[in-house]
Amino acid sequence: MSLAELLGGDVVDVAPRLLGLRLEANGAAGRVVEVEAYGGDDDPASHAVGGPRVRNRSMFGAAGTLYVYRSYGIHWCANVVTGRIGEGQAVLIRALEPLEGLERMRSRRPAARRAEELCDGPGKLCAALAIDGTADGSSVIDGSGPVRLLDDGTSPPAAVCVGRRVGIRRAAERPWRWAVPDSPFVSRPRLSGP
DNA sequence: CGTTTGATGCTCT
DNA sequence: GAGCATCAAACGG
Repeated sequence: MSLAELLGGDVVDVAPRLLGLRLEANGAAGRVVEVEAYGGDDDPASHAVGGPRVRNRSMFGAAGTLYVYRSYGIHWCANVVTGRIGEGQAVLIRALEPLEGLERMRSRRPAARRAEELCDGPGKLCAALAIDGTADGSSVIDGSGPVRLLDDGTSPPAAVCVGRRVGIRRAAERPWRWAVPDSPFVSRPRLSGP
């Protein structure tokens, strides 16, 4: 199954299957170890609530579109759109295991003291990979944009941890956060168990 | 270790 | 004017 086909599915099914994929941007790369689903099943926590607007319009684009938004006025967060055009679904990439361009990441993230801290959060990984609002709306699957999502042949994680999404108030009980078990590169609070 | 708090910009009320 | 899909520095134990 191609990546484009996979991303066309429902966000809650797709999100955990993005674990293990490779994300590249601006001379650095990492393995996806933590994700969250937004916009599935009338999700009240999603930015897609209320339909397309100026900020969230790329969330309603085709599967594989990148949705980048500013968080708390300071950070950037990156999502990969799933489902059908107009549905408003996306997977928030929350953490990466750094693979390449470690020195570049370190210079972009001076506060990180250890490799485990370079990409262990949605704002942190965007800083480490230099992903900002200029990448919003580009494709991560057709090679035309600065950010690329690839299956590099690494076998997917044998198991996956599930838990509640981070930092939201509405629909906080939905178990729509997934992570690679025991990965030291996952953000806090850590997930454990199935 | 843990918890708390200020920064900062944009959208919506 | 409130509320964020966050982060890091500044504390206290």
